Amino acid sequence: MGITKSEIFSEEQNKIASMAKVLGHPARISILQQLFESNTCICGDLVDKIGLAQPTISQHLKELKNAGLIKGNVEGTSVCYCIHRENWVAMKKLLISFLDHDISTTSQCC
Amino acid sequence: MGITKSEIFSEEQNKIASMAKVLGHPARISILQQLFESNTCICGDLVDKIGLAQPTISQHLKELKNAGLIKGNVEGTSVCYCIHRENWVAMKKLLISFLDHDISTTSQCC
DNA sequence: GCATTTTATTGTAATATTGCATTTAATAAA
DNA sequence: TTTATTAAATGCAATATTACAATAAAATGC
Repeated sequence: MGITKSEIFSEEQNKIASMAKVLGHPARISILQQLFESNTCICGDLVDKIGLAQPTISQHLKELKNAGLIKGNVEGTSVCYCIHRENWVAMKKLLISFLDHDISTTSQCC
Repeated sequence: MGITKSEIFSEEQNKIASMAKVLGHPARISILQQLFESNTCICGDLVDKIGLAQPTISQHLKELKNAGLIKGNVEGTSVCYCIHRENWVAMKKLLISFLDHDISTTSQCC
């Protein structure tokens, strides 16, 4: 029904999935890469650099902010965004701990 | 429009996003964890262990298979699934290379 | 005050996703 | 051959996501 049955999964499983989900769109990957590479924490420049309309970028920024991965700071009429370091590190650890399972010992049936 | 404008992003950005997207559902995280932890490559046992209907699990397995993260092997009437090692390692490297940006040097505006 | 600039919000259309009942297909067991 | 058993495919309803035009909000400059 388009709705996820989160209640039947563990908190960790839901957290991993929700973080991965936020990373599951190229526009958000692109935004994060810009924030990594740019010295100045880009704002509406993102609209120019990425080829999407301003409301669309704004929406993606909101999702990243809701997930806690970025922070926004109002500077005059513009808004400056940057990576939320603590949360980024926490997310990274969570995902890597999942990705880093040792697969050399698991049996292969196929 | 529910449709992603993949053509305006790089191949790498699309690949990272699509891999993250596949991991963006707790049922698929759960399935992968079971495949990691189980010695026997579980099949329909997943339906019992996870509380979702058989067609739903089957659909999630299909997505994981399409993404190349798992392989399926028919054994009699049942199907045995396991991690696709090479692809898993490749996906892991791709995601970690993205996650592992050095954030200590980027300026914080907020 | 008023215009300008920048970003957020709202509303809407199109498409995607999730979940399941039902059906189909394939193999095994009798 | 007939009857389970198991998994995939189909079809559908409900909800979510993506994208943008239009509008509103907030700050600046005049």
